[in-house]
Amino acid sequence: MSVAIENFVKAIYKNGKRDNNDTKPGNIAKELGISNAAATDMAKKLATKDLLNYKKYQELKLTDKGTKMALNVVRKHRLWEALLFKLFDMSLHDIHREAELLEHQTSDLLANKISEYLGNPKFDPHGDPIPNEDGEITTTDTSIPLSNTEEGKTYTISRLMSDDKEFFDFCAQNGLKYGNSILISKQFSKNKMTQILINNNTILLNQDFTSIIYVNEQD
Amino acid sequence: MSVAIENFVKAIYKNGKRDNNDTKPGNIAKELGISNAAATDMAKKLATKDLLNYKKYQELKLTDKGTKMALNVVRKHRLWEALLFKLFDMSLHDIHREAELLEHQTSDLLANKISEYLGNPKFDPHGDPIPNEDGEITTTDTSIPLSNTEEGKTYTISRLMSDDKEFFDFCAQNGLKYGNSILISKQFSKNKMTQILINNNTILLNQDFTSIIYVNEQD
DNA sequence: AAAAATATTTAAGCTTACTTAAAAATATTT
DNA sequence: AAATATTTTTAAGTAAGCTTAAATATTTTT
Repeated sequence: MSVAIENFVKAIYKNGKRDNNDTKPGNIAKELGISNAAATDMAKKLATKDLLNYKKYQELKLTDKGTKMALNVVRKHRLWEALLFKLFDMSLHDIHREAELLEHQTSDLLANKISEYLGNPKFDPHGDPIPNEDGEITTTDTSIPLSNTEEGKTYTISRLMSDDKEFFDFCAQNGLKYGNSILISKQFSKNKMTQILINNNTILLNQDFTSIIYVNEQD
Repeated sequence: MSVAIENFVKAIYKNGKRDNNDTKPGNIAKELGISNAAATDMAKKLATKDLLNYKKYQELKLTDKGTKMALNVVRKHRLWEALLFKLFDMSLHDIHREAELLEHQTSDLLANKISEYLGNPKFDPHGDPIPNEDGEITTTDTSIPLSNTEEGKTYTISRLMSDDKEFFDFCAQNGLKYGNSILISKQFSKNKMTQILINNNTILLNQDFTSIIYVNEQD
């Protein structure tokens, strides 16, 4: 299956989630930056491949096969994002752009290797869920914001729920990275600040940050 | 520039090195698995883009621009091989296959990040040189085979010059990986065996192996 | 509910990267 | 050096994935 097809089913999947199912050709076309005519053509073609159900003037609906393909691409995208984020100092924006291309050139084998290397994470650095090999998504998230942690305990960073460049610059400077360990040295209940120890550095964070940094308790 | 074009200049570059410059369309076509006619067509087209010089019935000769493009693709291929080999337990054969696709979907920025992460290696796990950002290749290799090392010194593995699956299985089992440290515990001059310490394991290697495992002295 | 605006579909056409078949040139064998 | 074999080139054609323009259907506004 081609890159164009993978992107098409992915766009339907994402648009379906976001815009309460407005998956008519025009919407998909806008998402992909192609003409409406091209989207209609592609929709017809994919219907013959049993990837979606197509009825004139109606919303495009992915079949089980189509959904599975979309989830497979999403899985690879998010695994790449998680890996690049862990290994390299790159902005999430740049990482996203690379993942957008790499996702289509990744065997299932390699995807599994990346997943395994990362400890089979259920969420990517944005906090978006990573589908597993069978396309299953974990919706229940056991991680909690830093603001809800307990003094003296050690946690692992699981999500950095932001798209803000400044926030990520701050994270990069202070070792706040997906997977890294944090010891909560003090919770100031009065002003809602949190003092943490990371990489042998003590940092004080305010609630703007502790509410978007998610962690899991270490066992 | 498209994947087809990148593969075409890469094929000319590689064929030029290997078969003392037999870079006529038929040879390139065979390398790429396309028809001779397609190769001729592409050659004409790339000549208009100043990537190669084309004269009827003659060898295809890359221009500086074409050579640079080929080296850029080769660089990305070998960086991917080096990275995947370092991170994952995968056969070199599988790794090669992945790299063959990833090489075309990798920005210069990402390539540089991979290179930096690996310590800007000059050779990939096969022992093939990795061109730098400017397309320069290191031909002088400072690494030496394990058979030439000195007792008591510590080295870093720099090349595993083989395509043999069994050899790589052995390497995987014993932590013999690109970048890993080896302490030479004993050199047996009589039977040309070498005893090494790696990952707290002592292994005895015969000359079949010590002549294809290359290392650099650690400073 | 009719008119206007918007979206979808159809139709025709383009580019890229191939293919096969036949013609022309080059290489090899005898 | 002639005959044969191989390669290269040309020519014509195909599939994928687009485009624009016009026709048709649906939605929204009045």
